[in-house]
Amino acid sequence: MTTATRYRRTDVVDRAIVLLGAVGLDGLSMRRLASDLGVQPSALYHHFAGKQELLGAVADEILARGRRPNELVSWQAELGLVCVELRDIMLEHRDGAALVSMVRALGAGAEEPIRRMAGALAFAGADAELARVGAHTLFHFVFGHVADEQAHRAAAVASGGVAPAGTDFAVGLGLILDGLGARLVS
Amino acid sequence: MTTATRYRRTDVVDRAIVLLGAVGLDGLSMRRLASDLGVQPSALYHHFAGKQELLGAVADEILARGRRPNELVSWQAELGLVCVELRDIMLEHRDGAALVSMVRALGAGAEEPIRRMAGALAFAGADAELARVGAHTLFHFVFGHVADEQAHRAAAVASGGVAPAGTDFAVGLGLILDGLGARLVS
DNA sequence: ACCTGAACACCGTTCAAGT
DNA sequence: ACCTGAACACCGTTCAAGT
Repeated sequence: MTTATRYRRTDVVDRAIVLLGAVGLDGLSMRRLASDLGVQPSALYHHFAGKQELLGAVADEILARGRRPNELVSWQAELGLVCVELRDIMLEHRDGAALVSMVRALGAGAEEPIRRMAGALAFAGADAELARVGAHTLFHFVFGHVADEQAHRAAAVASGGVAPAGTDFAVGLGLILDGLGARLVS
Repeated sequence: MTTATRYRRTDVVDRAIVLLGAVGLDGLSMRRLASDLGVQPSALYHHFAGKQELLGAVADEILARGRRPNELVSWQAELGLVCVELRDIMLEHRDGAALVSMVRALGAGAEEPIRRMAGALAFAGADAELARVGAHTLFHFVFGHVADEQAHRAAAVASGGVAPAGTDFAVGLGLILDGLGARLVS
């Protein structure tokens, strides 16, 4: 045929993120992405073993883009900052939280933000178990909450209503941080 | 053709739950379910507006089956019991937590267990906001945790390894209950 | 009320072959 | 290394029509 457009793995991931914003998680199919790139569907399988691996790479890239330099303050502020940052990244991407939740439910991905939170907890004096459990608990809270938020927002848009305010996030976050605090002083 | 097998909505949901156990969430398609029932795919659309509504009904039915009578004890024990009960139901159904998470991420369902937890918190003296936020926080923890657990279990089965123990669930649960406790005494 | 039959517009994935 | 072309085995959903 005409020109043989050639891509690398990261090009495909970048384009997938743009496409996600345009058509949502439902519309993000291998065939749609391929035709968006001007390429045959089978070409994608040179870069990824399957759709699951592609979605995992997209989720990890979205999460990595949100990295900000850490200020050295209290561990509560540090952890709170990481969680708020994660929430903000998800809210910036259509179906962002649903994507990450789906990828995790399928068995992989999103290890990096969990490691960051576990690291902050270990630095604050938590033992290995508390650091691990605390990081996972915070992660589940953040992504569960934001997935709900985005779903309700989408439903509100569809029905013409308004979405509730986001103060619940701060309250739930404080709840978990307090529980962690009670264990860190002992 | 031959006999005209006729079903009601609940028959279809029941059969879908059995099929879920046999083929997993990936394999649970409208066409597969229809052929399992000995019926044309289009017949399902008489009972449900679409696949999303069918999955929502399946999730709610699974959650409803786990109801147990409540003992009157402390609110910590009461809430802990509800959460452990929810975890047990999910672990009994293949891809149970992934199903509920997916249904919620798509915007509906699973309201009943959240109402139960909010009710227990209100009974313990929480105001409306704390009851709502606390119930959601517990819900996100339970389903996020169990979704991870089932995914890792499936991965371990596939690779021949062993899954880690389930003590993290109790630790994370205690964390959140402690955070709630700090707000209930004030 | 519940189902059939047939169609429409898609999917994910594989594989031999090309450059 | 990266892509084409063509195929296989499926999807969800709609709609007129039957009983």
